[in-house]
Amino acid sequence: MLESDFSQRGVEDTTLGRTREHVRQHNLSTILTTLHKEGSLGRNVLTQRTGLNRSTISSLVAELEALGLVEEVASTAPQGAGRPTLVVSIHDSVVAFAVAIDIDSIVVSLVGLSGRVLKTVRRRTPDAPAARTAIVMARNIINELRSDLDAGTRIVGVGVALPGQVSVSDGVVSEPAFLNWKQAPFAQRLGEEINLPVFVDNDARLGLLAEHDFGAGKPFSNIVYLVGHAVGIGGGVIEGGRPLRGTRGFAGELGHFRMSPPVNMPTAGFSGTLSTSVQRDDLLEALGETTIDDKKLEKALLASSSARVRRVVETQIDRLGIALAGLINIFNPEAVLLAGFLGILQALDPERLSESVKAHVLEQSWAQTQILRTQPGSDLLMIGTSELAFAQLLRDPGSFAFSRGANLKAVESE
Amino acid sequence: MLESDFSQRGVEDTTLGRTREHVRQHNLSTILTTLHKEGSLGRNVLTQRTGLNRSTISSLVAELEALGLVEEVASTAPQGAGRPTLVVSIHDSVVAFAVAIDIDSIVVSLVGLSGRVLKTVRRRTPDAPAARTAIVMARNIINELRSDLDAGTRIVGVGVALPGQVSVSDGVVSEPAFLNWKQAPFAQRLGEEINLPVFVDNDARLGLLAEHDFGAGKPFSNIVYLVGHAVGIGGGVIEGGRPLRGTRGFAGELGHFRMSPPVNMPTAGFSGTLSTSVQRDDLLEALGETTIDDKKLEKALLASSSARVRRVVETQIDRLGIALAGLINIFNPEAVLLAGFLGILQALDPERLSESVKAHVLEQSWAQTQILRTQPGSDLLMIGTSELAFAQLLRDPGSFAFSRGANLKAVESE
DNA sequence: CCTTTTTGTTGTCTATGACAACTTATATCC
DNA sequence: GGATATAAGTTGTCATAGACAACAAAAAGG
Repeated sequence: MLESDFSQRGVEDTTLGRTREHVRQHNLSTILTTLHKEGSLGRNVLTQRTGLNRSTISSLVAELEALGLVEEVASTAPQGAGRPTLVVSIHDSVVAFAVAIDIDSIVVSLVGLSGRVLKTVRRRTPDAPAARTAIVMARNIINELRSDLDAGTRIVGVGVALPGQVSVSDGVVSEPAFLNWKQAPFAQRLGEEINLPVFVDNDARLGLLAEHDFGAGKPFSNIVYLVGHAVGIGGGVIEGGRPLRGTRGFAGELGHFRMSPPVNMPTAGFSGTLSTSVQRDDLLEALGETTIDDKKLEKALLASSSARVRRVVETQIDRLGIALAGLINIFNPEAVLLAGFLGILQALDPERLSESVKAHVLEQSWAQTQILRTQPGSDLLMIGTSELAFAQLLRDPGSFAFSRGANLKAVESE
Repeated sequence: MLESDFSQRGVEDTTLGRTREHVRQHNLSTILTTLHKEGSLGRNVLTQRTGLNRSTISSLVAELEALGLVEEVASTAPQGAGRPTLVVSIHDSVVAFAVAIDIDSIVVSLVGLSGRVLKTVRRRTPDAPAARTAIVMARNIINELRSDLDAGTRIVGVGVALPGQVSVSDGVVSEPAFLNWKQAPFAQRLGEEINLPVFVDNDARLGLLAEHDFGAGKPFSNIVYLVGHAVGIGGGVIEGGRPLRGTRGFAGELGHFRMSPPVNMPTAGFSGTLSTSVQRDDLLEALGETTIDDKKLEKALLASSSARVRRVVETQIDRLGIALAGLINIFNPEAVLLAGFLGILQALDPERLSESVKAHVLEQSWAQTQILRTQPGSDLLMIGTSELAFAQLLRDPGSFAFSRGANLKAVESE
């Protein structure tokens, strides 16, 4: 099953006329989405938030309850005088699978509609997996998790986070940065294997999506996001509350942001793109390490007193600042979010990064921009990936067709 | 009168609940906007376009007619068998003023709700005008035009296009590229003078908006736009059908796009940006000219057989290509629109420009991108500017309060 | 235990788009 | 030129979703 209706949040065909049913759909969607993003809320909060009448909320919540999407429980914490409000919570009997494929591992999470990660399976791969290998491994893990599910559990689908360029319209992986796949119709193949709707997107965009909905980016609607991987740098942009996509979904690949002219122009210093100018491996090399994770890398950098390490760090911070300045000039964001080893760089010397940006940015564009680091080591990428699969349900809760949890066609046929 | 509710097309607070009246508002808005963008349409076309029932269209059109916004006329051209359809047209008794302030002139147009430019007054200024001068001149021209209006004419407001950074939230001009104004509260001042709502925005963004709605950009919803001025290069981006704005409205200033690494020497202005790398003056210099308009410049470039001119043109095309490649990597647009002298460069040698882009772009991002030139010498900037003032009316036709055409408070007090 | 306060429920009302039957107006065919 | 076919506008009825108001319920506080 390949789904072509991807998570185009906020993209509505405004030329269309709206009917009464659209109102209902919109309001159901609003309530479910609000609960999804903010957790359990009292009915009173929902009335305030939506501006709808109490009776309307009552009717809408009842409908969502009938759909088996939410449940109402008596509030535990007392809230002062008056009749206590009922708290509306999202059922985690509705789930999605999130698959993240990385250079050395495949991770599959089971994520509930509440946005909680219920289970995670990480399986290492000997090398960067070929497309076929990745599909088979993902299928196997999903089927294992699937067979453990309660009978009543309903699955909305599978979201997949891939590094590199992913064509969102047809789920074809065009140029995966680390995996060396070429035009792999990943979504379709995996969909056929597991008989579930599969949605594919760029991992950086999904990470950003999760940061925007649940993480450090929550307060902002204009964000520039950069994530430093073991190899390469991914990026994404939120503009006006919506992710930048471009025609085929290739927009916002900020790792390719050019920092020096490719040819024929006077270079002064370094050359290449952000990905080639700021590399995690250079930090490892300066430290004399080969392979360590971000947590250890940060510790090592903090502990090190080597002049060489300091020089490398400073160079990278300066370069990062120049790139950020260019991006801030273009996007005028409220916040810049740095993840992965770029977050470490920022944490090591926020002042220096700030100064480097300041030296190369348009004053006005920069005036209200904050540079923030994301919370390291969180589940947010998996949550963002599951959002891909939840999107349709959240957009139109009334008419969504689930896949059955127990019906393990793929397992049976193995 | 300063208006803080600017043209945030497509930005809806989706967390809000919708009621029945919103449906009506949406549908009225849809019909009026469709007519505004596409001109007179038959009622049958409206039904197809909106998907609404004939009877509903009837009711909606009747309401718009009662509001004095549209009129129905019998179709002139016969359309085959069957009862002829009534054509719905927009009244041009609803108007806006569009003001464009340039380095050597101030232009004010009277634009009808149909999107037609009804009158234009261009007044040269001895030098780049100071903010006060510009306000006084704009006020005077507006008042002249205003006193000529029919009694029944209703004015929605004034849109102003300014070069450089404009803070859309409060109408303060932060860093006007050519005018050397500093933090001028332009919108407020002009609003006080003429007692009309005033909306200010960056001229490049408004040019792009018009290209998107009425010009070469109509078929696309992801556009990168660059306009070459006499001095400097402006830019804008349409992403997912909406203009890029950023936090304060400074996003999309692509003229500052960096093409070579910043030298640590503090030069006056930025070195190595698109604006400084591709300059109209260099073309003039090579031609041995001093001041000519774009039309003559194009002729002269086409006629010239000088090797020096060719070299300059080729260099500029190559550099433009590099910049475009960088922007295409970031935005993955459907189309790149080039206006002003950049359009001339493209027309001179589309192949070369294409090759230059191709050499530096990510293959996948570029695969479906077209490079187009805008129609030179059109009224589109003024139309785009008027859109600023029309936006509110188009968004909620039912509850819009007009300013009276005849009530010339400002004129009387002179 | 009664009052106060807040919240949920129920029944009625209104507005809006859908639908279907009817009317109108033109083109075409004989 | 009149009958017929075709397309489009009009009108009245219907269904539905949210607003509103009155009422009931469930605590907290005296």
